[in-house]
Amino acid sequence: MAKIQMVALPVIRRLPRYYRFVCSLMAEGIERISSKELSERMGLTASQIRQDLNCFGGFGQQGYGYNLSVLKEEIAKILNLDNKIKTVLVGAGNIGKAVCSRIDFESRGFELLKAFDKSPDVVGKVIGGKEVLDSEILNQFCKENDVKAAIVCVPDKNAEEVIENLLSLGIKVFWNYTQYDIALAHPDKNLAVENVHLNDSLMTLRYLAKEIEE
Amino acid sequence: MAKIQMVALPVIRRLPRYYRFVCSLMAEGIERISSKELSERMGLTASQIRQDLNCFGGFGQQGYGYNLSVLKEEIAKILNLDNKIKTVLVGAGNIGKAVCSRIDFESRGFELLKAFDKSPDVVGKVIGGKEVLDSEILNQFCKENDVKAAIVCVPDKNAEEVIENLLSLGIKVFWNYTQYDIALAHPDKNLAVENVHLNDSLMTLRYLAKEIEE
DNA sequence: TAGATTGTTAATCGATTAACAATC
DNA sequence: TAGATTGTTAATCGATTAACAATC
Repeated sequence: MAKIQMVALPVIRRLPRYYRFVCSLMAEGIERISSKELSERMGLTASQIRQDLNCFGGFGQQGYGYNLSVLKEEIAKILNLDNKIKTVLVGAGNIGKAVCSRIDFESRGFELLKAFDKSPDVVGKVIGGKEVLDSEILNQFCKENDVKAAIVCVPDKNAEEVIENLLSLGIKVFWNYTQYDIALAHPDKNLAVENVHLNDSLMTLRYLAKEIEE
Repeated sequence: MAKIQMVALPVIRRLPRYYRFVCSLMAEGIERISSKELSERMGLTASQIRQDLNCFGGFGQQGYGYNLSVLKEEIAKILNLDNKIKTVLVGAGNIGKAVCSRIDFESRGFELLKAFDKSPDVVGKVIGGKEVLDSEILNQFCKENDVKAAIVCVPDKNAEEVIENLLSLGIKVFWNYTQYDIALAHPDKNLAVENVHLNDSLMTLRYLAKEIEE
């Protein structure tokens, strides 16, 4: 499948935010918007909005602006939100539970099938509407159900082992809450990884807080 | 307090990762490292490492490299990790609980005092070693204890109200798990905000996953 | 048609990488 | 001293912003 042109990651990372604003404008009953007005509401430049959207084609109309329902549909198409990826969550501790119950996977293009944990304390329980199964049967489950993505919420000390096992099952899509650097460990493999580094975020905040102290 | 020179945010965001690698190398018993070797281990260029570190002064030594314990100390000093900010967590639902129990605030420059929630189901409980108090007494508590930072884990529908209240208490440092855009709502105020947009991260992953599908 | 606003190219700005003199 | 490696300047690369012709 030939890519016409690789779109830069900073552009991609802005798409979910565009999508959020578009949805909320539609909820307000607004039908169309100009890049200028959207830029003011979002706190960025009109030029950037037009550049970003034009990476994927011309969704707007000169003299009119952007139709919001077209825009919403187009962004959903770019992100592929309607095509659900079969997913498991590994590690049903505090973070795993929170992710399970708070995130609406369906509307983001993922189908969360089951959670897995090795602790007898949580196996058998239901978190966020998903059954927690024993890690013992994770491999079998993934093979039988053609699982394509994993959310990894295990403690850091188990991260490498768990992730390497998932890789051996052919899983290439990772929402990684651990500090194990999957892409760094496998530069050769073609993987899709999003790391959620909460600790790094908090440390960055500590720096920013220092800056506003007088 | 005159800033010699404003350091770019991308540099700051790399510091926690440097810190992590430095700590882990020290745990391996390594004492010094060259920018070249560190660059290979971290998957970036030696040039970038030297540039980044030199924003804050010369921690290295020609012909020798960087002493890891010096480096660790210097990064901790830059991030101000030893100076703990008094902090409250608001919203003791799933995410709040997970954050409370998983994050080591002390080692990241924060002192988490208490959690707050308005639901009688959780008020009085202890999460991650922190007592959950009734939101009714939040304002009083913040004033009495000179609270400087808040972790906001309330549902999106309550986000604006909760955050505006925290702002009115003089809180300027936010670790924000909601979708309310604090900086956008208060462009005039000098705030330190780190947003944790889990939904955006997941949608970005959906795009990246599309790219590796054949 | 005239006014508005996009799509797109060109200019600017900032961040990363390369190069090398300084120096341990 | 010679070798290694930093600190720092210059070159490159990429991302953002500005400008404007195209066009609805």
